[in-house]
Amino acid sequence: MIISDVDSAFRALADPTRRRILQLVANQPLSAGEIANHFQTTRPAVSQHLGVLREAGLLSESRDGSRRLYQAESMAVDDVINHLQSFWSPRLQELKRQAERKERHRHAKP
Amino acid sequence: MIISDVDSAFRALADPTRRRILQLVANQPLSAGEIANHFQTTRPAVSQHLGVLREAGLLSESRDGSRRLYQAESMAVDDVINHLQSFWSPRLQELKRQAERKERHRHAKP
DNA sequence: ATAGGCTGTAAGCTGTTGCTTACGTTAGCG
DNA sequence: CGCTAACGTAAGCAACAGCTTACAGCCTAT
Repeated sequence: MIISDVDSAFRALADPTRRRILQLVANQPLSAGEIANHFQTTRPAVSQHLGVLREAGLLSESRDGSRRLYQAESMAVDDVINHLQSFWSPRLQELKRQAERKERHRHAKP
Repeated sequence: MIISDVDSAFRALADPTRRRILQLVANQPLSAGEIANHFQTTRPAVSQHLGVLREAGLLSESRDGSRRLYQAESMAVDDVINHLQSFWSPRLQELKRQAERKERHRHAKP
């Protein structure tokens, strides 16, 4: 588990702007200014979003001179997806068990 | 796509209490009071959480006399997981493409 | 009909979020 | 050394989220 805590990661992903940012820097690192150019809001607002994503462990930061490059922490996003799946999988296992039980009943008394 | 809109579903899942509620009613329907008994907060607070989950399409409501039974809308949760995966999969595809390109280069000039 | 559960809902409060404007800071360049 | 570009950060504000208390609406049983 890379992400610091699940709640902050979920909250970070709950914002559509932040999800778009994450998509932007999924394949290549981008500077804060380049990221901000993709949005209508001001640069400080984007910078704050970057802070939230970084705080949640979904983003890694590196420096290139006076610029700061951001890139998605892909394994962290995978962690969130995996957590959501394992959070939900007991429900599927239970469904499967119920189906099997019903199947056995059908065989027991036809 | 069952869920009304992705944003509301994400925001609904961002709250840990609501995720626990969703787990509680994943396998069997429960009344609002039974659900509230699992938490320290007051019953109205839980009722509001139920409203958020229902609004997001993650919960279905049925009536049993004076009680109201809630149950997770399993396909809606699956939708969210699938959306997250397809939202993130382009990144994986790109990684794969880069790996293949690198592989071809390795073959081209050894 | 009326009494009593079981519940949603309104009102009000507090903490948080997301935005903007203004300012501080660091790197690179003349 | 200044000067500029590229940033983060503080301050302030409107909107919202989540909680509690108080109240109103059903349904059932008597």
